[in-house]
Amino acid sequence: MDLSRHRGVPQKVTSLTPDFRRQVYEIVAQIPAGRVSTYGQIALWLGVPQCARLVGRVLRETPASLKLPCHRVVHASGRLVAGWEEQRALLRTEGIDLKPDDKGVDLRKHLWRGEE
DNA sequence: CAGATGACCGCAG
DNA sequence: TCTGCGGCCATCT
Repeated sequence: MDLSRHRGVPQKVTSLTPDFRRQVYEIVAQIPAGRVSTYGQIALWLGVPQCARLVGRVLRETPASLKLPCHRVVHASGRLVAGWEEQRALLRTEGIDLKPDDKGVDLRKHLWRGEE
């Protein structure tokens, strides 16, 4: 039984409104070079922990013209996004040491925790 | 309206 | 450590 949905809270947690996108952009824009964040972490900061997938969608559809460091967002495991070749190169130029093979970054070392 | 999809996540095995 | 599976939720077919 999942009681969490029976609490008067709205079932629709969020939607891809321009406002929601802006909030995602704001957070991503704050990630300092040399550090990374995760999709789930961003969803958490927005108050919608279950919507990590939506954060991923927003970032994927982000116009390049905004010049956001969306490559600094990785999976909760620290691994990079499968199929996104650019990400590896970009992170490397920012001084982030990537583990061998397809391993990602060391989150204990590079995860951005909010303060610069 | 039912099923599939996705730049995800956490937990077994 | 790695894989698979189920859960998640807004959109798309």
